[in-house]
Amino acid sequence: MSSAGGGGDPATRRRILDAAQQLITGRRGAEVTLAEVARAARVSRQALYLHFADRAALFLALVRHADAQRGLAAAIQRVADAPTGVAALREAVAMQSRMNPKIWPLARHFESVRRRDEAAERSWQDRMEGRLTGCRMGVARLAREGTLRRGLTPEVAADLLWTLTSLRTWEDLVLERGWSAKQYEKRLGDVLLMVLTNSGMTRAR
Amino acid sequence: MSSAGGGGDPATRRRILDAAQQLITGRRGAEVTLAEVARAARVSRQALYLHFADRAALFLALVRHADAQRGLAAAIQRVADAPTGVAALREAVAMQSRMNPKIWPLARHFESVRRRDEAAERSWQDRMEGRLTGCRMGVARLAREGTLRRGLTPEVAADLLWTLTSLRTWEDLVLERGWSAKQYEKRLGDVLLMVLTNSGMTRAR
DNA sequence: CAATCACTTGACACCATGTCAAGTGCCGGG
DNA sequence: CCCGGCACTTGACATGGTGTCAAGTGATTG
Repeated sequence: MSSAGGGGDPATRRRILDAAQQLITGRRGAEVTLAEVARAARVSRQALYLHFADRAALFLALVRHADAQRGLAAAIQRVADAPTGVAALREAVAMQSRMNPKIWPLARHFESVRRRDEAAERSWQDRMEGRLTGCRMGVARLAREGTLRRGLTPEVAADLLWTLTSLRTWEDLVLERGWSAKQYEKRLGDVLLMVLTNSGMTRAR
Repeated sequence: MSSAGGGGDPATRRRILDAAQQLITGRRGAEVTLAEVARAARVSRQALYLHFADRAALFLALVRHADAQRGLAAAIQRVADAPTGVAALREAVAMQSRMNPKIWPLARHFESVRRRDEAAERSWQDRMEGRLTGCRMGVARLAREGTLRRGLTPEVAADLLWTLTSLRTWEDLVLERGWSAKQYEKRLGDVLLMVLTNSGMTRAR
């Protein structure tokens, strides 16, 4: 029951999302209770339920909010606008490097929810499908330009690209292994070229 | 307070761990409550606290239990015994392919706990350090045998090997993208050779 | 002026974790 | 034989987070 989550003042809604984002970001993925979110947004705990059906819905909205705020669409456009497929690869890695630090805490939180919540799981799958589609387009472009490595089917190449540029890989290398953003961009870009293209290492940068 | 977790009959302890493992495995990483574990082990909920200090301690013991049961040490030995560094890479990938399906549900569960629990976090770091050490040894072997790719420092190579053979990468490719065990072994093995060694398989151009 | 909207206050039920106290049944040593 | 201790059970309870409900308040608007 209860309002599905449509009601409430949009400004308050944004205030809640901003507060939640800042709160979560400030804690590197640790737990955040709804009471804390409410307090941070200077709103009663019950007000959250005027805007979001439940906890999962709030964090779901949060991811979209962050995406929009960070200009995800524009960044993707920039990748698509790269002069060549190979340049697009480099640009895609750079995009991950820029966006992931902000998205990561939210995603972390999301992970713990998606097993319990149907809507969260679906939204997660959507996001994954979206990135995978982008990867397929990138691979198709390489194929069109004749730079896709021989013996690599587009489907496998897309899967590899998808995995190698995933948030998790970024997390492993940057957060766990301490690579700097620059190192991540350079080294992972090199790996991508080696794995996906037959041009090998074009002495870039 | 309370018993630190040493007390109780070892047989019962094993029964609890087995029940918990089966329960978790049967649900692809979804939630499991302690009451359910107790019921599955045909033991009172309170009995769990005779054997484990708390929830985190139980799941921690569970990972070790599964490792021992699956013969992790033996599998690692087999990798070390491979005739060449390149063969060791292939063997390591095969090991992941065999072990990960069993370990994954537990690891998944662990992930959700380690942010809240100091002991769990430490144990997790231990595990990671262990795997990283193994990767460093593998890379050192490649270097000794002169097959480590030129322009790749051992440290970076170890990080890449560590990430590419991680449970998460396996999860992405096998569970999410639907690669079969055979495909995972072949394709990821190929990628490893391409990225880490200069022998490469397809120097095609 | 009345109605409505957005939000607050202060309950409440539910459920999982973790604790406590008082048992029960069994087994070995005196 | 019986006593003490061990492993475990039963049933209660505190705590803390989520989600719900009902009765407000205060500002805006028709």
